Amino acid sequence: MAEPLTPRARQIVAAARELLEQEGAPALTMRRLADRLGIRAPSLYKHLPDKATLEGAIIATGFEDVAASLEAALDAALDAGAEPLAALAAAYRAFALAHPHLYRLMTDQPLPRDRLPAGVEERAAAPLLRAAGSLARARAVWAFAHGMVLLELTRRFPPGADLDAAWQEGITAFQARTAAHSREPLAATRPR
Amino acid sequence: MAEPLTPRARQIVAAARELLEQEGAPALTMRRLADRLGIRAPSLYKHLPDKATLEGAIIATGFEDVAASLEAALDAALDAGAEPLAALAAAYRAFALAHPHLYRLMTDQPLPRDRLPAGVEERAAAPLLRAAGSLARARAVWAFAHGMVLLELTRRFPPGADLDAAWQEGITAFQARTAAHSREPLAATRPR
DNA sequence: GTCTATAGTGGGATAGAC
DNA sequence: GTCTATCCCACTATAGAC
Repeated sequence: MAEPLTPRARQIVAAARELLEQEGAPALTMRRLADRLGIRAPSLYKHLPDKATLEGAIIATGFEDVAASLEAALDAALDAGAEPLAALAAAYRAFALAHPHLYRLMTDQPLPRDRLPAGVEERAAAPLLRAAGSLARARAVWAFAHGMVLLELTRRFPPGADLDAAWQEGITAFQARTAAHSREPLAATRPR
Repeated sequence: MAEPLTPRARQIVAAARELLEQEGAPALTMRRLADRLGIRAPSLYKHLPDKATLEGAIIATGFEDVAASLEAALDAALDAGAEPLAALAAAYRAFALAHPHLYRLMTDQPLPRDRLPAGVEERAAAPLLRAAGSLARARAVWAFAHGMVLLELTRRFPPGADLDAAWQEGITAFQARTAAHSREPLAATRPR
């Protein structure tokens, strides 16, 4: 799954991600992408078989970025003795707000797992799984963060709503149940 | 906001919602809708000014339905002495799973508040606000439920993941913080 | 690796006759 | 209230020359 891309194809994917991030999903068309590269749309097909492959490649770069960001946040929290769950939530939120269109492309649809490099999904999930202490709790925390981020991105909360307070409320609720059994195991299993 | 619709327009909206629910958002085109009604697409414009109005009207019916469902769930839980938060979460999840395409239309975009009847948004939010006891907690619980539902609809959890366990985990986390001060006030302020 | 030309499909919406 | 005819737009993708 996910054949390696040629260098030229990687340039195209990078330009496509830029276009997506700057102008949103509807702007990500083969024509607009070609314009940005100074070529014609049909030329793209010499490098990428179709648009789905292009989107899959963009999503893959997004997963790599979010994984790196969450890993860094967890490591920093552990080093500083801070709350891991709060640190991960802050990093997750920051990523989504910094890359709203990318975040939505990554989450709006079933994951095209056959177009992603092996292991990226697991790597992105690993920090939260370690911090939450159980699979069910990690999934619940993820859902909370995903919901908060989407409601924020789609501006569903009333204007002026105190989103920080809502984040805090959720993090605290999950921390209360996580603290007891996660502190020691976390430090013990911390690989790097 | 939201001029009243003619009877014929309401029929069209009902057909549009059916089409959306059965075939998904991409199938909701003026042509497909006209087919379903046995007329030609241009005729629709005699009854509705544009597609955005149509979508707004569909969304409005969805809000009315979800509000009724949450109100019923809360009342039933209070009558039975059951956990209000768990009952609301179950009703919310059931609505989303029963109407996945409608749910996504209702939540994928900023709310077109100027196309909705006044008060529907507040009415849909009221049961959770009462059960959660505070604005911040209600928002956090809503985000959790929204995230769970979307992750479930987009099949983002690994196949075979125990979603009931994740729901339970989140509900329990929020209940622990809600129980203390919500029981009495809830019963006291219960209007009907 | 890029081009031109083009096929094929689909969309929202309007004008004006009946 | 419905129709036909039509506009104008946009998209993905292919064929084949250079």
